[in-house]
Amino acid sequence: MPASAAAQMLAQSRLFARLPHGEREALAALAEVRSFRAGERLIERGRRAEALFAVRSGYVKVYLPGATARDEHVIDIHGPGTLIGETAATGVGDYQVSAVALDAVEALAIPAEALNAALARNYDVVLTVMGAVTGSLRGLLNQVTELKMKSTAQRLAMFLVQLSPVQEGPAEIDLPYSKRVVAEKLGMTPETLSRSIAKLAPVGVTPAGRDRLVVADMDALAEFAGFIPDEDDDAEMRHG
Amino acid sequence: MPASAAAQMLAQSRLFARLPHGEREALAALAEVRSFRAGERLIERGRRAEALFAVRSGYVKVYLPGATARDEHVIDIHGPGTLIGETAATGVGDYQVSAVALDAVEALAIPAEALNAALARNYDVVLTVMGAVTGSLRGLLNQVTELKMKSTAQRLAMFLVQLSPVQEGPAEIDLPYSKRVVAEKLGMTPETLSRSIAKLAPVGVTPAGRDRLVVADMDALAEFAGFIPDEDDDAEMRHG
DNA sequence: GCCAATTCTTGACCAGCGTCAAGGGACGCC
DNA sequence: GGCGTCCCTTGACGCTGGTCAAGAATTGGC
Repeated sequence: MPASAAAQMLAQSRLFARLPHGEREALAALAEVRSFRAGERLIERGRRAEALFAVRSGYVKVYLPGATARDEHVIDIHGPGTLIGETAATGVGDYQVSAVALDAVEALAIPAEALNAALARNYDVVLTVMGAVTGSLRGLLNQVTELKMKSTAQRLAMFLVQLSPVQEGPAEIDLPYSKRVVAEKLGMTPETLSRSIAKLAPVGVTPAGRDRLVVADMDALAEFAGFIPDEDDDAEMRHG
Repeated sequence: MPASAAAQMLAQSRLFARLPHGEREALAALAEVRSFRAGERLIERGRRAEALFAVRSGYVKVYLPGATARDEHVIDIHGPGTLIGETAATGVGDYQVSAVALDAVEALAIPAEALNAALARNYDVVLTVMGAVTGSLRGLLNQVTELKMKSTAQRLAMFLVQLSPVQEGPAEIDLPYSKRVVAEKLGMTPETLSRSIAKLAPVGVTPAGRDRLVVADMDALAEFAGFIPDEDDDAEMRHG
């Protein structure tokens, strides 16, 4: 029965877990589990927001479409446990972005009316949704600054640091999706991603198979990611 | 008396104007009018959010500080009628950004506790604040894509279009602040801004005095701003 | 097991923008 | 009114990353 599956999803969601039981059940009763195949669109920029999606499995590309495929800009790749369309689904609004499934995706669709009713009824829901919204705002903030202030290799390094299961010492990192998609997420071309990986070799990053990277020392990688190359450290070279 | 001044400010604010009288009065009673001189900081990234600011007069630079002045990134320049610190002041939170007055600034400070109490009490306040938050989210979204997808000249053109009092035909546009600040807002250096202005000459933009630009045809400018130079129009040159 | 299609890599080239440096023009102070 | 300071402009140059193109490696179909 779909209702209980929805309730289970909501309970497992990091965001909705805090909600009181009754409110979660009420939302779950109106929510619907939906499946998408690779290439199917979940939401489309400019259309009236009908639902908020909570990704359960698979990956979803969130992007701003352009006139041509080349002009589109990828905002983020959303994996399990994330929300899509949260800003539009609160209040009256149109979707600000488009989203397409990269592989088989299962998501919980919470109708906008149900969400808005819950918002008006229960302040906990307000806090929950506002948390989600400010979270994505923070993500965008990071993206803006990273685009301006970091090199491609540094953005890749930061991506790996966030992805790694361990934060110090050696690590093996599996890319969650193809390199082409990684490149899109990081706002660069596949060619540049290849070269960026090569640039990380001096920091101790070596490819190991198609979608796995071995990092000798996560601390070194993290330092590289945050380090802005003012290159006064090159002083070593001058007196070397 | 400060309370009535605050109430007046709130009533004139585009965002708070919709609130019922009682709620506005309640907020105004707890709010405070504050003045800042050029260079004074309104909020500082990482510090606990104490208040939401509504800018009344003057301009405020909102930015992410870096290790050095060079590393800082300007998010936006806020003028009268805009909010600052809205995301942090809702719920528990630290300021995500810093903000500094560019000239003499007068702003209304609404304490975080007062705001949160109002949020919990009145759903209209929720809608109001959420509207502000999604608004800044939309702005960031635009910024991300413009950084990636548009040239410096196009970003300048878009800025001028937004600034212009008229949207078609000829127009005279006064820059609201110095070119150095304009360059910061547009995410480029002053040198590049100079060159970008020169690049707009073919579209009919000519400087007229230190901080004024004359545009021959706003439609042409707007088209230039949105147009992605795939340059298939250069075909003219080939068969010319 | 072989071939086609896709993904990834590598190289050569080029455009855009930041940087450094120098010069011109406007405003304010005395 | 003269002069210093700051803002803006202009030029030369280099680095980063996108583009085009070709080749290597991996996958999937039959």
